[in-house]
Amino acid sequence: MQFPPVEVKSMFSLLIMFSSSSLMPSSSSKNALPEDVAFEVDDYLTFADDVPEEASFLSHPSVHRYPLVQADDCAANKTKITDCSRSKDAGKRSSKRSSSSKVAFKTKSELEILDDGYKWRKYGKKTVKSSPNPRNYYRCSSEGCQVKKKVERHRDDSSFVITTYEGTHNHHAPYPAITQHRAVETPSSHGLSC
DNA sequence: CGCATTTGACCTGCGC
DNA sequence: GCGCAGGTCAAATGCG
Repeated sequence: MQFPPVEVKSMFSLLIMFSSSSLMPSSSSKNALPEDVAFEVDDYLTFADDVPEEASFLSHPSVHRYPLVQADDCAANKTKITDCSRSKDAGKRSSKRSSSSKVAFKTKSELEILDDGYKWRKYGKKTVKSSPNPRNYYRCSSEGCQVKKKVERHRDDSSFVITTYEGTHNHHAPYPAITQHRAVETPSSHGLSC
């Protein structure tokens, strides 16, 4: 499929690009994922809550979608069911404080921190049982913005970074992030008001 | 000096 | 009730 030459405004833009059902690649365009995308969306792409299930970007050979119930760590790390439930409960706790959507994906990158156009403040680091690599916790440093993200390296292949966004920005990205790449929609058009 | 990061302590919920 | 694990807090530290 042909991506219109629209600048990516933020990491969320790219996520939405992949998640938009209107952009679901046709069968004739399975290898059309642009090579100049700044990061590689690989076999880890999950959506939850308000993101429709059919929205996942499925067709590129390097993209594999996990079932929605297999959110973040559980799918990526093949943890036990009990760990999954614990994970979800942790999410519940979190959502009590701020009802939020979650978007998790895996990128291949040397850098843990991808420039998504927002300013993040690190507030925690934790070694988790499901992975030998520590998990880093970030919070959007914009005043009043409750968006959080978790970043950790993949258990089996540390060249991959697993990022989980939680929540919705209540402001625009302070600066453009991934430029020269292609997207068609901004998160705000999907209720992700960034 | 101000701000971001680090890191150990603490909190919360679940399973046993 | 206790221990475990994930998530968060906040004092200490580092850096520009």
